[in-house]
Amino acid sequence: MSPAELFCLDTGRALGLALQTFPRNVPKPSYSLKTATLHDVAREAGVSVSTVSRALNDQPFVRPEVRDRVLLASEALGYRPDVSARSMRTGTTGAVGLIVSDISNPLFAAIAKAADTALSPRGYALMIANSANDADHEAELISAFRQRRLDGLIIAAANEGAAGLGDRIGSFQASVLLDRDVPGSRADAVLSDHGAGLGEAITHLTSLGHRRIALIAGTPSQRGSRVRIETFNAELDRLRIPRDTTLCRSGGMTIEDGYRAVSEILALAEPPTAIIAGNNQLFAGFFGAIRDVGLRIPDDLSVVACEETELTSFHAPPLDVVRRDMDALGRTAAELLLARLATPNRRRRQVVLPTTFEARGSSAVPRSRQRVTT
Amino acid sequence: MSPAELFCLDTGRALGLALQTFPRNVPKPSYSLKTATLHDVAREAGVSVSTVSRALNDQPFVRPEVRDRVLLASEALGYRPDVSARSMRTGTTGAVGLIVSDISNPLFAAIAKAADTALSPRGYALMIANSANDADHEAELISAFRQRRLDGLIIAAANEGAAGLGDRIGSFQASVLLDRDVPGSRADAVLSDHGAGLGEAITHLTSLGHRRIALIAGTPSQRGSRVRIETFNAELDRLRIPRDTTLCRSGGMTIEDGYRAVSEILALAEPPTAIIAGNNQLFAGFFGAIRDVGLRIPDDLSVVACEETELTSFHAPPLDVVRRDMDALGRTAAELLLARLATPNRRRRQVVLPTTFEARGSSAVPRSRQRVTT
DNA sequence: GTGAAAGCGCTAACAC
DNA sequence: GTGTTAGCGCTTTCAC
Repeated sequence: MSPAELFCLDTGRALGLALQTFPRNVPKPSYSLKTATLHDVAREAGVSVSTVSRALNDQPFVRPEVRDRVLLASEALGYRPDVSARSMRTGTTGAVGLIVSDISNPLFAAIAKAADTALSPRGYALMIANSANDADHEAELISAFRQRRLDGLIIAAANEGAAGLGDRIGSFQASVLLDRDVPGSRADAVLSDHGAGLGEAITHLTSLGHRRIALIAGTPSQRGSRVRIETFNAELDRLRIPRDTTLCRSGGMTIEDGYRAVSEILALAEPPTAIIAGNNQLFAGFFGAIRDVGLRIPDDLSVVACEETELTSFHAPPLDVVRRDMDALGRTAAELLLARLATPNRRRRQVVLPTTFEARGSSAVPRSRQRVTT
Repeated sequence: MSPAELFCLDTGRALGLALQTFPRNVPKPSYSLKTATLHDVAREAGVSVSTVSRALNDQPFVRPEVRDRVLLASEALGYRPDVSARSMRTGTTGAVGLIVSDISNPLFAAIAKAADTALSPRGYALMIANSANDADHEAELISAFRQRRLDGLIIAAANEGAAGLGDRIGSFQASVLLDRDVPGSRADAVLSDHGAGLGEAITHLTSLGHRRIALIAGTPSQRGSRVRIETFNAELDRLRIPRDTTLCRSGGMTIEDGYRAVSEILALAEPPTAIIAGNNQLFAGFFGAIRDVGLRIPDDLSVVACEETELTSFHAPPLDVVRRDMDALGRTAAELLLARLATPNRRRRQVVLPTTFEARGSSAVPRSRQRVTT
């Protein structure tokens, strides 16, 4: 065992015990990986390094003839500028961070794809991290990204109200909030107009005769859930439907949370005739729960899902959904970021993207109502 | 317009026309983002920078008392080492690249998540890029990752036979092939044993009486598709079922490719009684196609999907699938990578992960057979 | 044990 | 227009 390892154990800071922001005790890379440097190109072209730098960076004041010679030499040597070295000089890394709760959630994966599609042709690379909706862990991730001097951050923050979040987000040259509203933050944001689609959904359900509608919302510390809860209550008030707090659930965002909430609600003395699932995870939980109980859609229970997924679109019948364009969300986030990087002092922008409700057969006239009308 | 921009247009190399490997003409970051440096910590602790470096990197030969003072000072100043600077010295970035065709494909998203889960606690960050299954674009992406001096590469290469691919992959300190077999490459690999699950599936179908089974495979330039085609043919031979080349389709990997292939196959004079979809994208295409034609599963057509997704597991009836653990795939890839980084000269490893067939109700005795037996 | 100093590869003053 | 040079922040000899 090497002295370094010994020491590591001595101080009790074994690898893997805590989040590392940079790997340690890793062998240096072999020298076979070396590539040509600016110096090499300069020698090859018979000019100085600064001329090479200027020529390669499309700066003025280089004779076209010299430029061509440099380009040729660079080509011949397969020169690729070292990003680390450049970063150290310019303070710019050409990398953008993306923090979401879970990249394997197809919604976030779609956003990541769209953002990358917009960023990649502009020379930016995407660094992705998963917060697991844990605000503390997220803070570490942001810090690690800061340490990597990432040019920008796109983040669907776990907890909008986390202490110091605004500052952490603001510590980047550019940052974009993904459907989040962080008090005190001056960051650009892409927001979804959750209220619009959800309002339509509630109108649809009530027009079918539903009076007991449940909402399975996620954590109110994220804008989507919060807006849904607010809209839900406001719409019920507007429609003069008495609120039943047991029918409006908020809490976690996981499949398990959805399963539990739905199970509890279905066990009520007077269960709802329609359920709105606040996101795709909660919907998956809902789906598992009603399957276990043996309820059919829409015969036994009407349902509206927020977020379109394979599940909602391919279900038979296809499910009523409040949908939004995740692709547009990711693309817009990337565009806001690029615009901010290009013009650091431009005024703050918050882009609101629409949501729409689509009725496709997963909600029907409730049983109770059928009896009354028959 | 600035001179730089003018020049850029002059040379016809406008931004966005070609893949950039690094952004240009971007304003330097504001100085408000500055953080404490090693020097600052040294001054605060009243020692030299080298001592600080040693103390912070858990190196021996630092008096415990001094070490504590350094740690305290570092803490007080909120010191975070600059990754770029460190990279320049060590040649190590603590970042790993992941190249897949499309991160929004839930299979790849799951792999990315699993890899990140394994890498992140070790201090490695994940950089993700999408190749769109375009080998040329992929080559550019690899090159861009090289330029960023990423420590390692995990790649589901678009075309196993692409010229120079092995060298490109080998240009990293560590690289892992994701279910790919690149001739001439000495890279570690995680492979799935596609043949096992598919063999079971074919046995299952034939035991039900199917004789005309179709396989919608993807591109033979990727191991998964290739092995499926080989297994398919071998199994039919073994079972003494005459091969019909029109029933074994290979080509693209997209939903559209799946749709087209299935549509063509169903239009045959003697269509198959069972179809095996080679991956989740092809399955989605299959699904759209049979929906448009109005066929029901399994009454009109038996189906086996390769890869488990929301669609296959929540379908009614749940679909027969050849499944594999994408989580294990991503995790294993990350572990192979870490092991290689830790021990550059360790012998090459190729880990084969199992696939299993699960019959769940989407295949039944074919119509023709029913008539015969009745 | 600790400090001084040399670079890693690059960009940007600053001279010429 | 082009070359020289001073660092960016860090790790690592090499003295002491």
